[in-house]
Amino acid sequence: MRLKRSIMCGALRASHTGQEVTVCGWVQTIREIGGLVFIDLRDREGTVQLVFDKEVIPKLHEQAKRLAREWVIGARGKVSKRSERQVNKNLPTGEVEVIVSDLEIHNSAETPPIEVRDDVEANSDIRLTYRYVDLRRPKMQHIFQVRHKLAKAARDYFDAQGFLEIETPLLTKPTPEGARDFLVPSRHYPGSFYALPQSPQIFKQILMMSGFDKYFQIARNFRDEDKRADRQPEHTQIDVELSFVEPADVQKVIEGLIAHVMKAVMGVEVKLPLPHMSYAEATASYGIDRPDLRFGMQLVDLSEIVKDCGFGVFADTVKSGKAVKALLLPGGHEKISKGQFKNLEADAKGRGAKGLAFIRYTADGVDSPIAKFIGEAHMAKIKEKTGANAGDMLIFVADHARLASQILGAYRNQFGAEFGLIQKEGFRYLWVDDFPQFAYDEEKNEIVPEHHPFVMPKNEDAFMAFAEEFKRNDRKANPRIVDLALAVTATQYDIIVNGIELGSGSQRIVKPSVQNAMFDCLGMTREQANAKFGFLLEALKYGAPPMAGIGMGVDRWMMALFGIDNIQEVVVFPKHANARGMMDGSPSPAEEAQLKELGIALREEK
RNA sequence: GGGGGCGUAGCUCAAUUGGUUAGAGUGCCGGCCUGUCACGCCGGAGGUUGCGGGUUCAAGUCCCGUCGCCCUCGCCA
Repeated sequence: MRLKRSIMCGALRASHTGQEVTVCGWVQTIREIGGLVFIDLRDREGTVQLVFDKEVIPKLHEQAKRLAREWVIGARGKVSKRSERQVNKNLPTGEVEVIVSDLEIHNSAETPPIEVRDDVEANSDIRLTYRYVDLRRPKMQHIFQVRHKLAKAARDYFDAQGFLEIETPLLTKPTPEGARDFLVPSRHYPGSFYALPQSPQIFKQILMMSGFDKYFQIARNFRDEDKRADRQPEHTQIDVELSFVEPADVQKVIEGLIAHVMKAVMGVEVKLPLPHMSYAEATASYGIDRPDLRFGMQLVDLSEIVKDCGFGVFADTVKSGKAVKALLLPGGHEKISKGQFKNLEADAKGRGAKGLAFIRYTADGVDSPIAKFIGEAHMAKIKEKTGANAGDMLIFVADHARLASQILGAYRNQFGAEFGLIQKEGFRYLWVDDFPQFAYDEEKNEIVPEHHPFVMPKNEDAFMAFAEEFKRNDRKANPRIVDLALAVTATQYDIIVNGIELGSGSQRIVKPSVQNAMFDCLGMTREQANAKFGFLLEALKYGAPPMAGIGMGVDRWMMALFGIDNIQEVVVFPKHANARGMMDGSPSPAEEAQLKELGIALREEK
């Protein structure tokens, strides 16, 4: 390399005027005007205009004419202040230009399949295949610069708080998160497999038992589950664990982290402490355990009002212990056409509801097929309770409270996005806590876990009572047992921002007796538990401190910071919907010799 | 595995609801231009309409199959 870079293209300002500089980068555009050639040269900090004048150095001008987009060059020259008329106000470097006196061409480039411009959005398949071109776009460069800042800010913060960054293994035993594992075959032990960690959960707990006291790690987690807009088979977590603490202590640390990161990365002040909401309130009022607080439209429970109204469907639903819930969409009468409502209803049925009911509030009254059954007195109460006005639309689901809330919660989010009801500016962080420890699966008639098996119940006594009863009844669910199980609250807490679940943590079980009781409740025999987590149970015997922690999803945090709804935008080399790496073509078949070494024979596809 | 959307020039999209030779913008190639900066002007090349089959006098358009990408349910922090 003949020309050594002295400054970044995007860094040049009027203050550099007169200096001799060397810049390197990719050719963004070429503009040839008679005997002048202008080239915008781009690096990660921005672009600057290079000038080649035929009358000054004819040979250079000739060379410059032959350049093309995305060629990689170095250029040496004098920084010249542009005249008043020539300033480009759209560019940070627009007050100056480099009058080139020497040029080095590092590489030519074929015309790229996509243009390197922020205002050209190509399809995701081509963007992922030619990711290195896509990533040159200023928008993408910015995202990953911010991602770096986020990680740096987090490290600075934890360091200042006395945390140690400690790496845990990637080749491990399966972890208890419940998702499908990625397996890595062992050469030394044919037939045995490592699992890539779904999280460093067990290892960080053992680090606490090892006396490290405050741990964090920016860790990659792997889950072999189908992709979604906010999921990748591998994602990054800021993983945290502390000894001798309770949930409130962890939350305080994380609130400090959020405030620090938001300030350092976004220049945003976050007011502390963050608000809390119970799981029960979140699901009842927002129909989801990660409420987006950037807009209102809470769900309303009308069960009390309609339980004795004349509309049989509503009244009977309430009498059978279920609920009638409603969502008020302001201006919904105009916004939701008859056809759209039919689609909604079909969707609701797909989610398990019997149907949807509605009341449209018009200028002269109501438009609703159920109004005549409900009766005027009850209609008035509904209007009062929901605060409906002319032009609004009320949508009802009558079903299990949970299902009704779920469906209306989904519509709340859908309407919020579709009708621009969401306040785009700002970040609404909150904690959701008091999650149930268990759920009841009606179909299987089973008590099922809501979390991984190391989450400490909030009310240990209630848990142990349930565990005893459960064991005595030979681990069969019956109404009494179900009630006992559902009464157990977990120490689980989630941190939410703008409807995105950023992180999740809990107090950990550290008493062997409680841990064993938990395995019992999850239908895991002592042998099974030992086979899977024996090393953790063994470690618990030798002195485990009280501990709690959390894992914060870096990718999702990035999505929230940018208001991006696709995780692929914030991951440099993401996998596509069926987990293929489109650029490298992974996964790919293994060599026969490799398989043989691993003791693996492939089964014929049927 | 189920459901939905999309697939037309390198890229982003049109194409009268089945009707002439599939268009536009941008990019690309060539030419002109000494203050452009999304430069401008002139000219040009570029198409197996994802692929395969079918219906029809006629298919980008309708039908069947298949492949690919995105979303979603199941699954999963």
